[in-house]
Amino acid sequence: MKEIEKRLNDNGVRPTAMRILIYKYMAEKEIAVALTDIENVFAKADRTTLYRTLKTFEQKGIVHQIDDGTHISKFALCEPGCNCELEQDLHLHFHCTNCDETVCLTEQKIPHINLPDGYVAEDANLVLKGICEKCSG
Amino acid sequence: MKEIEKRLNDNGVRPTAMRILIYKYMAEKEIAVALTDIENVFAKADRTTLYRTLKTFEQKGIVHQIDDGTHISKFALCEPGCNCELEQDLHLHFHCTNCDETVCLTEQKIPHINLPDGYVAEDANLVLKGICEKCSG
DNA sequence: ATAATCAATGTACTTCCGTTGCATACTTAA
DNA sequence: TTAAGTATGCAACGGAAGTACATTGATTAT
Repeated sequence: MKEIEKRLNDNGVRPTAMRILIYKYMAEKEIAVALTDIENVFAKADRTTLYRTLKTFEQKGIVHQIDDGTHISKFALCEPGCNCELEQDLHLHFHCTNCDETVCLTEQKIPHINLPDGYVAEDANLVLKGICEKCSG
Repeated sequence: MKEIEKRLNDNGVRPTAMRILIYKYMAEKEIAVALTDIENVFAKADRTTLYRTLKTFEQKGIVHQIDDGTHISKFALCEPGCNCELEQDLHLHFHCTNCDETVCLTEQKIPHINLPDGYVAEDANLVLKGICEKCSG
């Protein structure tokens, strides 16, 4: 688990026990997680700590926030090397309306869009909804 | 204002005074509106009525709901002829991080995306964030 | 080693939005 | 005109995000 500590350190986050656990949990899970999910898993820890851990991770470019249309913020680990604090890694997200899970499709990039004059895009968020691989099988 | 009444009737919504007012308000405003916005404008009316009016409009294909990443649902009138109760009109939305307003860019359609095997998309939501026309001028 | 300093965690509370249940007014059809 | 259905109002609930303050824990300098 030294890798996790290194990853956190490299991103300027002190590797506390709690943070390592949360990182580990997110690494094992392949889907985006909500604060509530983490709360349920780490029931003994305080909500606020978990909340702030996610915020810190986000600020330091360890996770990115996903808005999948459920009005609940979800988070997923960034790919190693992704600089989404600086420039967005514009992959898309898929939200399954059957199992209610959201996954990163890191291979599928958001295509460039021509905007009308005067509009300057700095970030993009594309969520497809439908049936995921697991549920369609 | 007979046009509004007709529009509501055609979509199976009884054109009450309140509903006509709300429709009118949304038609005049060019940006997507949140429930809170409407609440502020029609302060004497009850929140629930306004809430349910939006829900009804949405069900009947008069407005569509927009999730611009602010965690607040916004609504905008559908284009006449858009059948988004049935199949999504896949235009994109632009959220200005300066003035915090969200607009429909009905001309800009969401491009088709090739998904990995097993994924079946039924809906798509693309929100670009940045500086809008008004704020960049 | 100890004090001083800064970061991380815990406790409690607040606010905002979405939503629902039930009562009342209004409108339409029998 | 009565009955049925629809729209509105009132009240309350629940979930999620966020904040203020106290406390613990870790790090640095003396």
